[in-house]
Parts: sequence; structure tokens; C-alpha cells
Amino acid sequence: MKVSRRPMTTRPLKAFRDRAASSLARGLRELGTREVGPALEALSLAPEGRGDFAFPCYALARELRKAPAAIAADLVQYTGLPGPFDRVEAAGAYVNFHLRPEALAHSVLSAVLEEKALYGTEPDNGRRVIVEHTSANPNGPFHVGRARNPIIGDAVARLLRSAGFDVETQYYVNDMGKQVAILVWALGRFRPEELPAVEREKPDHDYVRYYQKASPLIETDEGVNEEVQAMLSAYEGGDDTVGERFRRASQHVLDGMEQSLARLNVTVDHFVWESQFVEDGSARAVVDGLKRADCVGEEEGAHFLDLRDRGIHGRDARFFFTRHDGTTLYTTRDIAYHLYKLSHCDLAINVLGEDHKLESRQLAVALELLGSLRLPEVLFYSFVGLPEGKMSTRRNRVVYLDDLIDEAVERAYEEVRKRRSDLDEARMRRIAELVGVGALRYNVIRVQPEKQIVFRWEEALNFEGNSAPFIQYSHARCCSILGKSEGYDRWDAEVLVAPEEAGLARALARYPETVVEAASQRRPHLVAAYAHECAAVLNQFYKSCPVLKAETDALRAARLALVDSSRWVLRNALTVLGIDAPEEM
RNA sequence: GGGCGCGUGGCUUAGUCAGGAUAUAGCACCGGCCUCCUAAGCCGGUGGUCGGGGGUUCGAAUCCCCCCGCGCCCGCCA
Repeated sequence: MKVSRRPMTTRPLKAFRDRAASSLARGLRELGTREVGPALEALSLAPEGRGDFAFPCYALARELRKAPAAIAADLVQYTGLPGPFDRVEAAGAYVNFHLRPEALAHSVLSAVLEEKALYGTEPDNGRRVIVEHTSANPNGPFHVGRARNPIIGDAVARLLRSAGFDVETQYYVNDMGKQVAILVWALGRFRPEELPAVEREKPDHDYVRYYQKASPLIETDEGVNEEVQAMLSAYEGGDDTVGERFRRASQHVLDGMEQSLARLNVTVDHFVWESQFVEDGSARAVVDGLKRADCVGEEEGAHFLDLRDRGIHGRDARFFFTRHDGTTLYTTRDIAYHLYKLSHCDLAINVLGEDHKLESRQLAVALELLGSLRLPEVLFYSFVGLPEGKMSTRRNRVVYLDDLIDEAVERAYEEVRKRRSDLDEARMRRIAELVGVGALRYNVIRVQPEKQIVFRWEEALNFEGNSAPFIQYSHARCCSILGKSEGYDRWDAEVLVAPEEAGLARALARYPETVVEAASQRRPHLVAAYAHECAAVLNQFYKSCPVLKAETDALRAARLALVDSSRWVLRNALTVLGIDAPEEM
């Protein structure tokens, strides 16, 4: 039995909202509202400059037969002034609740300084999640189009972990596919001296040259195509010499790919090999099961499901799950993998490119036909294109991820060197790595996955404004102040009344709800937006509120506590995004 | 032809599922701020018929219908 290791944590805003809600409930009852509970759900965070919580009265107008603004005015009369608030007022059709800034600050600082790295995490909920991401064919290095997958997948995994899920990440290795077969064929056919010079001393970059040389032959040379098909058949038929060659080639390329992932702060908990499901007979069981479906058909020995009546339309709604020789297809083996996956978790999430939408539908139908009660939840992302069109490894029209990382780190190094000549070389390099990689990750995470993006160097290497370095910089500022401060032991939030202080405290307070919301929607970009907002507010505070030179000792201590809290929250948010928080830069 | 997705200032983008207060930020552009805790920063300004047209509603970027543009897919490939 699993023991909950992560304690309950605080949501500072929740307690205040509850206070506002209960006093508002009194007012609503006075006015004769029938459904007070549901009405209260409209009480939400107020927009900037409108206090802390706002309650719109439009929806009550009909029932109470009164103008919304009049209702708001009445509510203010009956609601009174709950303890932590210093103002409750009607503004048009709204009732706005203004918290005493010191009360909010006290609550937030207490929570953050107590919980530190745990602030904004939820207790373990015991739910097991498998996040499958990346799963790129092991036939060459990642290009930047594919980089969206591991970065989104990793961020989702981190986000769900923060939200209390027990998360495992999996990479499904397509070692039985045609791409790998072409690579294996080429490895047996070409000598290194027949190939262009290797661009980077890394196994994936080495092997991709073989793939690229062989790939065009598949279309032009029927003999080559037949040899490749024969190798696939042999592998599936259990020929272990062939199998060994496939697995070795895949693993070799995968080693290189994993290096790239590691540099991006992406770790994969478990690599699951496609061939496993052929070897253990589960792919065969899928075929047998699907053959019993009432919508099954056969054409020259190849089996398919007719999905016309299951919401799949188009020129051809047939989904083939065996070839004419009885061997399985990619999706057939993927079904076996999903049955395995679903039996090992409570929730399966797949991160897939938009080109997999149809396959995903077919897979879902097949799983249902096989009696699966649960289906994977799929997170699709749109392609990253180049200004000149689609990326293609085959055509060698690509920007490799490794080159992009190098470029980002190099750019970051130049920036560090420009402003931190006091640091030694190793330190500058270390910071540049965190900043460069952070900038890349942030640029992928900050936009909704379904938006298509065109890759432009100047955008990918943005270090200002809405970027990771902006957030990291704010964090480093906090660390710098704390480092020079010689600490603080007692603090009292009563002195934190400046608008910048209140604004910062309010931002910090919003973090736990942000994580919960982002996790439940599987949308890490909400955390990215939050982190940027939080950093921006911190910078405003930094500009107008001196900490080390605060007018009084009490103010200095309180501001140090605020800076310390900000540091934790920024760090926690960056961690969810998989971005390191350097203490200096 | 059909299915799915996207369309918000010059560019990028939040908000759209759960309709409400002057539509969010960033880049670029214009003007200020380093004798002061890191200027990867701060302050101010210009710029938007939320693709177009209907409809529902007291109220629509958000919901419904039609249309337009772009992307992806419709293989016994993966």
C-alpha cells in the first residue's frame, strides 16, 4: 500500500475566498436568492486594480427583478466587512472585495517559507499516470519539429507530478518499423567512406547518414524495397539474427537521442520496445481479437476494420491491421502496447503530433472493440515548420535539435560574458547552459500545443520579455539580494503595504491554484504565463522597493521574507517547466 | 470530396471548454530611467472592425449556423 509522502499544502487565497463567500452568502439570503450555493460560484479573482475577489450580479437580475448595479449595492449593505478585508464595495454590477494587503502578505509568506519547494504542490493522490511522449523513430537525430514532443511531454509529466499524481514517462521505441529497417539495410550495405562526413560525433548523427543515403532507393529501386520488407518479415517471424541487428541499430541511435534529451532536462523513465509485443504474443492476440469484430473485412489476405459507422469518414474508412502475409502493422502493435499501458496505470496520456489524429481514433475504436474500458487521453501538437516549408530528415531539410541547443547556449554565453566578466570561465559556461536550454524549453511550452509554429532563430533565441531568461533573471535577483543580506530571522508582514509589495504577494498567492488548474487541463503553458507574470511583478517591486536599504529594520526583514518567498515560487514554477533556476547570471 | 485543428494590433501570443467591468502580454517602433540590492530590467506612448456574415442573449473574442484562408490527415508506411 502506498503511503502519502507529500503533506497537505496551503492555498492562501482559498481561505480568503471562503471568508468572502460566507459573508456574501449572508447578503444573498437577505435578498431572497433561492440557490445561494450555485450563485456563489461566480465569486472569482478580480482583474487587476479591482481588488482581490469580484462578484458579478448580472445573473441574479432576473430572479430578484432588480438591476444588477442595485443588487451589488444591496449586497454590500448586507455583506458587511469580513476580517481580512478592508473594503467591500459596489462597482457597477460588481461587488469587489479588497483584502488588507498585510493580511494577504502574512498568509502567503507564512505558507511559502514553511513549505518552500512544496509550496504549490498537491498531496499524493495515489493516481498512477503514464505519460508517453517523444517515441520518435530511432533512425536519426531529433530535429526541432520533433523537439516539441519531449518538451511538452516532459512539462506535462512534471506538472502532473506537482499536482499529486504518480507519474511515469515512457518512450515507445519503434524498432520494428520500416524506418529502422531501412537503416539496418543501409548499415549492411554502405561503407563509411561512401558517406558524407559526419557532422557531429554522436551516434544518431553518424547513423542518419546511412538512412539518408538509402531512403531514396526505397522509391526508385524495387529490389531494395523487397529486401527491406523481407527483413521486416523475418524480424516479425522471430528471426533473431535479424532482430539483433534491428535492436542494436535502434539502441545505438537511441543513445544519441537520449543525450539530446538529457541536455534538455528531459528524462524518460522507461523505454518500451515495440518488438516486445510481437515476441510475447500480445500483438497476435490483438489480431485474433479484432478478427472477431463484426466490422472486420478481408482483402487478398489482409485484414481490416470498416470504420464507416464509427465516426471515421473520408475516401477510405478502412483500418488495416494485418498485411496480406498476416504480419502486423504499426498500429496493431501500438494497440498491444496500449493494452499493456492501460493495465499499468489509472490514466494514460499520449503526446502526439497532429498527423497521428486518425491513427489515434482508429486505435481508440480498436481498444473499445477489444473490450478496453479505458482509452488514452491524447495531447496533440501542431507541426513546427521552417519558413521554407516542412522539415524532413529524408530530404535533409532540417534544423537539428543539437544545433539549436548549441546555438542557444552560445548566445547565452555571449550575454553572460558581456555582463559578468567577474565570473570564471567554467561558471559562465554553466550559467549559459541553463539559460540557453531554459530559453528553448520556454519558447516551446509558452504557446498552446495546437498552434502551428514556424521556426525562426530570432524567436527561438529570445532572451528578453516573455522568455525563460527574464524569469531566471528575476530569480537570480532575489538570490543576489538574499546573498548580500546576512539573513533575517523575524519578520512581520504588517509593514508590507506598498502597492508593489501587495501586488507581489498577490502574485505569489495565485501559484497553487495555477498549478491545479494547469494540471487538470494538461496545459503547462498556463504555468509559463504565470511565471512570466510573477517575474514581471517581482521586477516592479525590485525597482521601487529597496530591500537592503529599506528605511527601517522591520521593513527590511519583511521585504527579505517577501524576496525569499518570491525566490521559492519562481523556482518552483521554473521546475515545473523543467527550467533550471540559476542563483546568479 | 470528407474529417480534425488553427485564424485576436506590423510579428508572436493569453483569454474561447465553464458568455459579463475599458480585450492579455511580449517583440518591433517612439520617448524617458544605471552616483541606488544584476538595465537579460523599469516607466510612459503609438497601434486591435478578436478572419467575414448571420443568429441566441440584458450582454459574444467566448455559444449556434453559413462562408473564407491556412495546416494536418484520409497508405497492406511509421
